[in-house]
Amino acid sequence: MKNPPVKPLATNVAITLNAVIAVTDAGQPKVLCVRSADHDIALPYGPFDPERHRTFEIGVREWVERQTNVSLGYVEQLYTFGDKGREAPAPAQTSDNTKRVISVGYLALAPAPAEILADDALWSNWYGFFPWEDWRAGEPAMINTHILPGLHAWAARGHTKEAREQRIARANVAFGLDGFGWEEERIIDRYELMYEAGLVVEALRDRKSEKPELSPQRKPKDGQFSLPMISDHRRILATAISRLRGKLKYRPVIFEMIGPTFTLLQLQQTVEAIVGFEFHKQNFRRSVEKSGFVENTGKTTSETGGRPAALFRVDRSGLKDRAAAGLAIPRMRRAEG
Amino acid sequence: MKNPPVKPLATNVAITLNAVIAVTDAGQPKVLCVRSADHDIALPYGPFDPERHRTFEIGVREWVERQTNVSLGYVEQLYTFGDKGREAPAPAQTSDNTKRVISVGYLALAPAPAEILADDALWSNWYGFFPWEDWRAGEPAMINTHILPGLHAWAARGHTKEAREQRIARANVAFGLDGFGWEEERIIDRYELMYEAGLVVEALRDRKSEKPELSPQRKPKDGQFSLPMISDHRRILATAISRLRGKLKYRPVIFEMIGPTFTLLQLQQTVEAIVGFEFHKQNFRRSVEKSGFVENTGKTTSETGGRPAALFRVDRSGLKDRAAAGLAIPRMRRAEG
DNA sequence: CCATATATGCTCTAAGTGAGCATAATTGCC
DNA sequence: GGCAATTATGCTCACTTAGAGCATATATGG
Repeated sequence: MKNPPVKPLATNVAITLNAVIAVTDAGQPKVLCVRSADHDIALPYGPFDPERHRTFEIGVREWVERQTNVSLGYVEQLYTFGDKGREAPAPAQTSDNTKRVISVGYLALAPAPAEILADDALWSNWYGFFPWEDWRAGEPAMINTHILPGLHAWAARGHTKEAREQRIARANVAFGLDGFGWEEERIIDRYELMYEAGLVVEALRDRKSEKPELSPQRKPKDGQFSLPMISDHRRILATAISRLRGKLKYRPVIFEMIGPTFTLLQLQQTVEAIVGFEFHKQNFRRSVEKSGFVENTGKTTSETGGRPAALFRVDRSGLKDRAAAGLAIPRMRRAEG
Repeated sequence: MKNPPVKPLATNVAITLNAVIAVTDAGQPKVLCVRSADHDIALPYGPFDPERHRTFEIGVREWVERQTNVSLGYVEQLYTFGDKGREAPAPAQTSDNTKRVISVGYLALAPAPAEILADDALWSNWYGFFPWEDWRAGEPAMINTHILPGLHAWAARGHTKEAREQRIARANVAFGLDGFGWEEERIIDRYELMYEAGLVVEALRDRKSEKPELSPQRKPKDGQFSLPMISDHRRILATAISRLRGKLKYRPVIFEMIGPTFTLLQLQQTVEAIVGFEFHKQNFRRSVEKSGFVENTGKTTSETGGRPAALFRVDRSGLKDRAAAGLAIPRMRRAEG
């Protein structure tokens, strides 16, 4: 290998920063969204200005604070998206001189939805974009009525027997069927699978320019039951939720999303809102109290109805920067049947 | 928020792709390295050409295969690095017109070190760059002789009592002291901490242009015991190892790094090479056999010395795309004393 | 045949997890 | 005031996992 000097290749590239700003509010997980000119929904995004920002993270904080009045606490980089053909609603055969857009996604967490100044920004329940991900009230019906039939139809369209079996296997893993368990952080896999199978509108939109021969009856009707976003923003959101759901298990980031004092049920419901299913109350209490992350303030609140609940706060004594583990999140079990 | 159209900002940006190509060889973890013009060590890297490559991953595969003859199997994106001041050995006050370099890091895994065509590329044991990360033969002495004293000196230089305590706390978490356990995937935290504390030569190099007032006696002597890399490549490598060490726990990626058949001890030693410590043999066997990832071929090998060992292979039956979990990796326990 | 080395089987104990029963302390309503 | 409804909290039991170590098996090289 002739050591390749980084040739100052004439890069036709623009870097965009995308932020998924997540909070929980009244037991619902929400993300900050903005409306585009066409009233389509988008994640907040802005250009990265290499002249002004020493790091991406500084750039993200700067424009989010300037544009939305939301001050970011916890921030982490998610992923860098640069696939041609997925970045925009590209009108068919646009001039190829357009800049290639590379977007660096960031995840930010906050304890409560901040007051937003701008009038075209709003906090949206993220399950509006992924209704099949919320199992808190039981298995979402649409999985059996829409998604699985759609995936099976897609599998049947495979050209070889092997391809068809492979597709079925992927669906089983992603949706926790046939002996596999439902893994909440596979939300991105499920989304990508649905994209490939043409079950989300973005898929059709992105393909239009390339494969206009897609038959019309395959047109996904998911507008009926889930909200899309512009460009690849729903994909970025799925990546963010996936990361967050996974991270809860090994880092105590949940405390970035809850106020200074809370009851154990509030903490549990915050976690449940994120992971998308409910769990056994007493066992959750047991694991939280044992974890050492919280301490009882000695105060109680009756706001919850029923017997007053003890108020807890994050225990920053000694553990301070512990950051050593997350809360125990059980595996989801499907209801009997 | 006035929905910000992505203004085609005059981006002075070049995108570089970096690859950490990891294999295990004779019980040692190795990465593919190249030598720069100055004979410094670097990770393989190349420019991303937006005209030619639809995705980053395609770009990575393409130039790695072209330049090194190594064909990549498993590939995943790591992180995107864009901090000004860490990207290059920047001569003091270079003209600010230079392009900002953004590098997208990739991790690739292969089962064995491929024959390399280029003569300035080589497979290096990654612990040459991070000797404090290899505990297979016990705790590396340098931790107590060099690193901890250096971190404590750095902590003592904190300006406020709180800052000093915070630094101590960070060191304790990162290096598993004072009640915290050693967590192998914190390799990136340890490296970043050492960077901040000026214990790796890159730190000094990067600061030179900005803070030439750094007193000479603080100059890290780590050249004595660990190898640096150009630019921020050691940081990228640390990120890669961190990701890999963590990923082993929840995805069966280890089988990307081992041949078609293997004994259970070989499998164990492959894992140990990566995570950097040894574990209980019988328990490892038990968990692997129970995992369902492997099946006995019925054959044995005597190449291991002693009683012949059963040869196993990856079990792709049924589980096929399982990808559902990783191998059980125990926590490291420090020796008594 | 013995010493040595690796492979493999098995047991014991401690800790963790999933479920469910039982009791406690409020509020709202009669 | 007493009762029903509701949420909080304590505790037990069964079962699974994980950490350690003992014991036995099957090679190789004198």
